[in-house]
Amino acid sequence: MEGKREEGIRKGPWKAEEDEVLLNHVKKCGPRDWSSIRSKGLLQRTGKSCRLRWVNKLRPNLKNGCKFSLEEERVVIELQAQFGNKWAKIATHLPGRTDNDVKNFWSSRQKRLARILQTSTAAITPSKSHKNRREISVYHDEVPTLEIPKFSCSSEGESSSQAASCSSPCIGNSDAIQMVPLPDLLDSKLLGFEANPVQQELALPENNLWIESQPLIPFLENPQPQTDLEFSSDTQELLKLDFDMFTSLDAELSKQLDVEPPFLEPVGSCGNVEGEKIDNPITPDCVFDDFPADMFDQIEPLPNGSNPSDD
DNA sequence: AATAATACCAACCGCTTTCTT
DNA sequence: AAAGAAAGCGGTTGGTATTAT
Repeated sequence: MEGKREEGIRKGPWKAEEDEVLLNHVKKCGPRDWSSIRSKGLLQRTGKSCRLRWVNKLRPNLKNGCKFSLEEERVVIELQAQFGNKWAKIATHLPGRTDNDVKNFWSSRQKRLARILQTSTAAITPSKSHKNRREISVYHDEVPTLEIPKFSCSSEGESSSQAASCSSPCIGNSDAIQMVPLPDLLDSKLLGFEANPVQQELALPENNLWIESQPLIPFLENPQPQTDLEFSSDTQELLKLDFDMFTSLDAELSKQLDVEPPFLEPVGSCGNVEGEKIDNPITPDCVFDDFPADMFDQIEPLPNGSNPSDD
């Protein structure tokens, strides 16, 4: 399989001797001229590979083999919401962490959360009664594609990540409503899902009539089931972290945008039924209670040019 | 104890951006 | 200004370790 055209190029795990050579090179020349390492015959590695090795493993002051602290996790969540998947940028705020570290951390976290949601939603039998529902069985195979209304702020043409950080979904200001797939919102505010190709396809049908084409997640179709969801304490901890971030970001955005009610009431407002106060602390599943069941009745098609997934 | 599932990590690949000539 | 090289970045893959069944 190894192409012969790249003869002499070593790949795979680095040996200690190679590291030593690389370190010596950096001592002499500094962290640059990576290509010269090979051209001088010091190592049979590409400059690219050398640079990566240095950046990710050999650089001084790296926190190798050290798990992300809670504080680091918070920073990542916040900055990811702010910048999107700009791992290098995020990593600059985390001393001793590389973009690869952040990326890997985020990726595992996404998987973990996706699995949690998946198992949770899989346990829920979707109602067949919703008029807009399509028979698409993505629930059990993919991260659920939940939509919530997204209320854009004044600026247009933002990237998805920017839009996410900019949008404060304040119910009541309905003039700029557009739909955003669950992953988009969760990505920036709660869970960090990146819409995968399948979801993107589902989320952005050709005619942009989102609601006609998107599967609705069971939460919206069946108001009860979340009471059946059970999260382990670890999971609760994990989700609470996101949720705290969500609420604090929301508060901050409300402040910045000078809008009144936060999207998420802190406590006791999870139930949408009027007069029904649930005296529960915030739980991840109560997020979904905040989506009115009839919100889909107000959906408008997106204008053709606006693709929220655009970079 | 064996196996499967999951988490974590290191490295590669392809694309984009920046620098140099 | 243009072209090529180098560096940077994000996505993906594959291997190993750990945990659950």
